[in-house]
Amino acid sequence: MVRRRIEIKPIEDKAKRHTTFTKRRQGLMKKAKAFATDFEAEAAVITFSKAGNLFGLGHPSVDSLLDRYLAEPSSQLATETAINGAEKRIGEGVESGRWDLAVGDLGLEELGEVAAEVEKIKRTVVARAAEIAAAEGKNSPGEFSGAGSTIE
Amino acid sequence: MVRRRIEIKPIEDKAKRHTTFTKRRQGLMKKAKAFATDFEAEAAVITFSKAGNLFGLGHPSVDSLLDRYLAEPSSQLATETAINGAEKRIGEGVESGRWDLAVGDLGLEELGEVAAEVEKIKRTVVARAAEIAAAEGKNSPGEFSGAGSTIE
DNA sequence: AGGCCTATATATAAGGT
DNA sequence: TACCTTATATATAGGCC
Repeated sequence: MVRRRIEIKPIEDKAKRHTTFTKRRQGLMKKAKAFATDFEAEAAVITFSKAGNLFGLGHPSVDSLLDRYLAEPSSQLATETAINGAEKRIGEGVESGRWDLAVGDLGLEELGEVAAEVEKIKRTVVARAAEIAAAEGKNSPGEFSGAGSTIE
Repeated sequence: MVRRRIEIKPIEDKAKRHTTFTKRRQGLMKKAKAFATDFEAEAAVITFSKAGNLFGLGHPSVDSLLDRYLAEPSSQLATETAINGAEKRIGEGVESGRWDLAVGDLGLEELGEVAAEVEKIKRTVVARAAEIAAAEGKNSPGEFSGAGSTIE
């Protein structure tokens, strides 16, 4: 967006590309944070570079935003690929007896594993819901807004 | 940021505030999308207004980004509030026998309820993990970057 | 890599229609 | 309400350290 009247070129390459990537990423995060603070709102940005690196910013934190997002009705129209043996997986999860372990006795790593497994089950359920929703003609746009209250 | 040399005032009010909120939100989303396309990356933005309204943008979709994020190790350092009776809730969830219902037989609304309950359990586990992590002196920054590969 | 500079492109606050 | 317009603030590409 700058210093070259024209810059129709898709990209230069290598190091320059990475420098620009970093600058723009920082700019995006900065804007998100300013947006959140200026309006007393919550905002999170997460990005994966082409190489697979993860970057994120959250105000107040990415995880708190995601927890809140996942609790919203709109999160049930997940866009993921269809999954079939949902009931099978859930049955396995219950029968394995993991969930009645006393969570209070688990360490950090173990809790992480449990959370990951529970998340897996939830994703299966959500995917099945998305499947049904898709069959009913609904679709999930890249952009959305969902009412939670009355204003803003 | 404009037309007033100074605008130290926190905010004007009412309709103007909402207009500005909308413009800036759109600007943020636009930037995120441009960022993702320019660098062949994936990016998602989610925001909750003060009133609790949800807005989001994802490229290729918010949900696909979140799924990918949740599979990352860093997602296990959630920042949520501490929760106590984790093991109790999990025990109840299992004993209620809901999870071995055949998911394939459930309708959209029922699936939503199941997903919500599973999510609740996951949040409990994650919160307990956050509690332990906090006790160990770790903290969860608003911003982060996690390696997934070698470049970018 | 990370910081500073500068010219230019974008974003955007107010106000108008 | 939503869409222009315009003046100004930010972001940022490309250099240079």
